[in-house]
Amino acid sequence: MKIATYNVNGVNGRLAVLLQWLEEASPDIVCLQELKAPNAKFPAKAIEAAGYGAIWHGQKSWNGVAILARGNEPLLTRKGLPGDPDDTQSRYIEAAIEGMVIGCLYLPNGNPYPGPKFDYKLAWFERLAIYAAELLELDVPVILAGDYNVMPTELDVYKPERWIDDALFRVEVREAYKQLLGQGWTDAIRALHPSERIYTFWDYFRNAFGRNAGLRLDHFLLSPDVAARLVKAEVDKDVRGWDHTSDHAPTWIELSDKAIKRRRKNGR
DNA sequence: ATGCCTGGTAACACCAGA
Repeated sequence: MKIATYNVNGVNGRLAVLLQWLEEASPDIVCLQELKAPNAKFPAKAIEAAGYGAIWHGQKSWNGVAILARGNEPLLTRKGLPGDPDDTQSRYIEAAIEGMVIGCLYLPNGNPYPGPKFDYKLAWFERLAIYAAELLELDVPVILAGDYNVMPTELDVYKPERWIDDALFRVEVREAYKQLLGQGWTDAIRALHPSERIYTFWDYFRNAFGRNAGLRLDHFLLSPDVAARLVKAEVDKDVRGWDHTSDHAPTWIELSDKAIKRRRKNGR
């Protein structure tokens, strides 16, 4: 089973790119972020014609998340992250698919630092951590995939010293990510590529893609039983080089049907 | 220290992204 996350940066503006990639990569499940479209303008028919069932949580102009499933209808389990009823930004959607809980998230950017946007980012991260801990306690297979807007370590930034005071790399945000992992989640890309420089985003500015001046922002967090099934984790970097493409590249994992290795702790 | 580029919304420019 192949599961992908992709910040499309406008689902209608990039629809041709999205459909081309769906056809070539043929993922079973896709988490999309930055739809930049209200619910009524989600391109459900085109996505259905491509063979995917979908659920979405849109918003005018900004944000927006969706989950697609090939030949399947995602069963909606949640729209919006708990913990703040006044939060109107569409940044979280969740579905049950094939016995798994799939959480699709778009964590706030947080720039400029310092300021209210950075505070909102940290608060959102805290709400995510509280909810993620609840999901782990359910003891069902869970994947939290999406654009986390954080480079977890210096290995995830082309030039770390330039990003020290940026909201994507501030120590508070890296610490929040580290603490989240500490609950028992596995960062899929890093688990299979422990020392490789892997990026999922390249700025439109300054020929960033041509220079490979990238950032690793899109992550898969796997609950222990999903981590035991992880066989591959990659980035479709070539898609970033297409015309009218997103500034993020699709990132994906492949899971085996059954566990392929023991759990690190308390393995059965 | 800043803009670079891009889409969305609106409208002869701004915001937000990262």
